[in-house]
Formats: sequence, C-alpha cells, structure tokens
Amino acid sequence: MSIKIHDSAVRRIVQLETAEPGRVSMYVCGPTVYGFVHVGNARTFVWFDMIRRYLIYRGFDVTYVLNYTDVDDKIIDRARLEKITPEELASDCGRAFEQDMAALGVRPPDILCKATDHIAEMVNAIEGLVDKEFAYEADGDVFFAIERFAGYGSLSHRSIDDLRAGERIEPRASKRHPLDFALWKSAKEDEPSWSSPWGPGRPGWHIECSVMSVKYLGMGFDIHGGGSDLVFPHHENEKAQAEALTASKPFARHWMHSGMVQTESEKMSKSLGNVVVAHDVLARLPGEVVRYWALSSSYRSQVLFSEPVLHDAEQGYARWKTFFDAARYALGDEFPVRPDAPVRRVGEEGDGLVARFIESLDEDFNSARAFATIHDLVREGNKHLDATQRGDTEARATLIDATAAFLELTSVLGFSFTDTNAEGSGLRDQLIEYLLELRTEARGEQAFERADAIRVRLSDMGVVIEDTASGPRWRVSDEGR
RNA sequence: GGCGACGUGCCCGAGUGGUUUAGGGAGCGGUCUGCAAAACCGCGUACACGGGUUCGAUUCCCGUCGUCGCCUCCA
Repeated sequence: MSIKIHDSAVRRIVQLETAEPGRVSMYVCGPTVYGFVHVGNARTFVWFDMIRRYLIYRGFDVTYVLNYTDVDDKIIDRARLEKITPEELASDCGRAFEQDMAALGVRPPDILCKATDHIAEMVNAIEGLVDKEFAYEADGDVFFAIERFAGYGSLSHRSIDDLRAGERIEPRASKRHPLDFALWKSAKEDEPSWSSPWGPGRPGWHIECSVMSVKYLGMGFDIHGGGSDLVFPHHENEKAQAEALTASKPFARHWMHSGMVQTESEKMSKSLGNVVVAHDVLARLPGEVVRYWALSSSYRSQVLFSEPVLHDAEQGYARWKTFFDAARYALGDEFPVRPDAPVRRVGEEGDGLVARFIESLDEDFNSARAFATIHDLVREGNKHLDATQRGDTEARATLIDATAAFLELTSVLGFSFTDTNAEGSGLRDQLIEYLLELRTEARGEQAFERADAIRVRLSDMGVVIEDTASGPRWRVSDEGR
C-alpha cells in the first residue's frame, strides 16, 4: 500500500504517511448551508468521495468527517430575505445538499458535524486562546493575534508583509494587526446569538473546523481537504488556531486542495454571480454524467464546465453504460453481479488492466489514467461480445472477466450501473417482446417498412432496439425511464 | 505588487529525457447489417514562442508572450 498524494503544505507529491498504519482520518470542509451548492462545490465533494472510496479499496480503515457551517453572516442575510429563521434555512439547505450528493453518488460521511452543535466547545477553545494570549477581546469581539503565532502563513506560503501588500479591504479599527481575524463576533440586533464570556455573539468562520476536526479525529489527523480557495485564509487560520491552542503540531499531516471550476474564462464563484447550481444540472442530466465529468480530469487542475465538456462526459459515460447493457444481454445469468474476487488478468500484458488502474490511482489519484484503463477494459469486453453470443465459450470467459473487472473498477470510482430494463413491469416487457416478434416476422417477409416503423415507434418511447448476431436486443434508454 | 498553476493534435485531457500507442469526444474511411444502432479495425504524425543544458527535449534550466487562480466571502 504505497500511496502518493500531492500535499499542498509542501507543494509536492509525497508518500501518504498516516498516524496509524492502515488507518486514514480525513476532514473535508463542507458547505455553508445557505443555498444550493454549485458544480464547483460539487466537484470537490465528488472528488473526496472518490478518494475515500479508493483508500477503502486499498485496504485502509477510513474515517471521513464533513461539516456544515450553519452559522454565518450569509445565512443570516439570506434567511432575513426569505423571511424564515436561519435554522430553517440551514436545515433546508442541508437536506438539499444531501439530495444533490446522493444523485452524484457521494456517500454520506462517517461523521457529519454542524457548527451550531459545537458552540460550547468553540467558546472553550476561544477562552483557551485568550488565556494563552493568542487572542484578545475588543468591544465584545475576539480576534486571533496572528503575530503571536510563529509560522503564520506557512501553509499558504505567504509572509505577513506579502499579505498586507495585497490588502483590498479596510481593516477593522479595533484589531491590533490588520490580518487578525475574528474568533467571536458580538451579536447585533436580531441576530442568532449564544452567550459567552464576552457577551452574546457567534463564532467566527474558521474556529468551527479547528474544533470539530480535532474533536473527532484528534490533532495530527491525516488528510485535510477542501477547495484551493480555502488555503488562505480559512485553512491557514484553522491551523494557527489549533496549533496555538494545543501547543502541538501538526494540525493535519497532509493537505489536499482541489482546483477551481471555471465557466468561460472565469472562476465559478458565488460572489461573481456566475454559478451553475448542481441541482439544476442534475435535473437534466444523470448524476453519473456529472460525476464522470468531475472525475475525468485531475482534481488539482482548474477545469472548465461547459456544454461541450458535458457532452464529452455524456458520451463517455454512455459508452460504459452501453457496454454494461450489452454484456448483461450477452451473458444472461452468468453476468457477474458482484465480483467477490478481483479479476486481475484482463487485457493480459504485464499485470493487466486492474493493476494499471491501481498504479494510476496510487499516484496522486490519477483518475484520467484510471478512466483510460476502464475504456480499454470496455474495448476488450466489446471485442468478445459477438463471439459470446455465437456460443464461443472462450470468448464468454473473457467477457465475464472483463465485465467483473469493469464492475469492480467503476464501483471504486463510485459508479453503479443498474439494469434499466428491469425497472419496468412484466406486462411492459411482454408487450415489447411481442412487438419485437412482429418486427422479426416483418423482416422475414422483407417488409422492412413495417419493421422499421416498429423500431422507430419504440425508439420514440425510449426503447432502443439493436439487432445482434443472436437476435434483436432491446434496452430502455435514460429518456425512457 | 507578492505567491502559485498552466499553455499538448479539431475539442477535452493524461504522460514522458530517446526505444510502443494515453484515453474520450467530434470527423473521415472500412468491417458487420436489408437499413439502422451498437461494436470492432484504420487514419490525422500534437506538445505556446525564443534561447540554453544534453549525443538527444514536448519532458530539465532561463527568458518572452498568453491564460487562470489566491492575496476579500468563496469548494
């Protein structure tokens, strides 16, 4: 088990070194629940889901923690706008998030934690930081004093001077240093608040992740993930808080950051107003297609979200699904439902395609290469379809191997294929079969017009007919589901 | 201004100091088919530009140009 990852703290590819052999603890910054997540968000969560699945596949015992930031200025503002309470808004958006994630094949985390369930722990942590003089109070607010923490900026590779040079906002007058950030914000009128030694208020943005990650995984947990726009200030601040409070380090052993999604030539971002909400995309495309798009290039690179790119994903995924359907038809009862023993010898050269798949993902999760091996697997399987249907037992054995490997590898990537034909009623199937009989008869009589008419009508209803060596095969397309 | 990433064939997108092709999409040609569809086979000889290192660079180094990200809430 030798897995390499790009660690953004050191900016290079390193060996994954976990605190305990065979176990991986990972914390990923989840959504701020005040609206639907956009596809950039979604891509990050799909990616960490895949990483989690892969680590499990490679034998690690993985603990995956995801948080909801459910107390925040934007939640308060939006709730006010919609005339509902912030709690209602947060729980609605949490539910919507879970729906979207389910559609994308993202498994729920092992631990889902919410900021509002950890206010007391956060207050405790802030008190600790004040005691140790890493933080100070000013008019009911509490700030973290970055100058007191040696090494501030080390995660994002910035010096305090560099950061000041790029300042774009007027610093608060009550801060001692312009880059000091809020741990606790005093409540204004009509805002949700909790009591604290500094008066009623709510926690600042970063503290919840420090507190919750350490609570559930302990200092020195293995992987901290999120989008690359969180490196500074969010992750830098999380790290400073946690290491200052516990007087120990590291906060996280490895940091992984996913690249930003862009539309046209701009980053997709809520503040730029150019977001495409995942919910809308999922309303018109299967989640698998979006997942295919998300995973078909490196998690670290910036990627484009556009119609042509979605089309590529749609076609690529369709190739897999078509193979699945064809293999199911050709193999019948011998279709490998769940591969118990991994098949490692398909595509016989070297160690085969499964080995190449593993080798690829071991190297900082090179999913593009992993996808290529699955496409090769599909080609290998497709080559043996016709012969299988003609009764060639050797071809059949190869097809079974290829299919088993295909199912295994795609499931590692989080794709599950379902037999769309099986979703209908027995009556429907009988009717389709009957129409196929009529069509076969017509073809026998050279009445091709009649035969083609049946095919067209069925196709309009979402039932695709394909003539094969051993007779016509039908399948229900996505439109027909 | 500081920090960083990237620039690969029509498009998306891996990768490598030379010997063997990433892969997908689109296109063209072929096989199969009554016709389709699916599938399979074949094809395009790509690595921003200019220097340098090297026997040899798309791959290393320097520079130029360009694109994008972070430095503000953001996945």
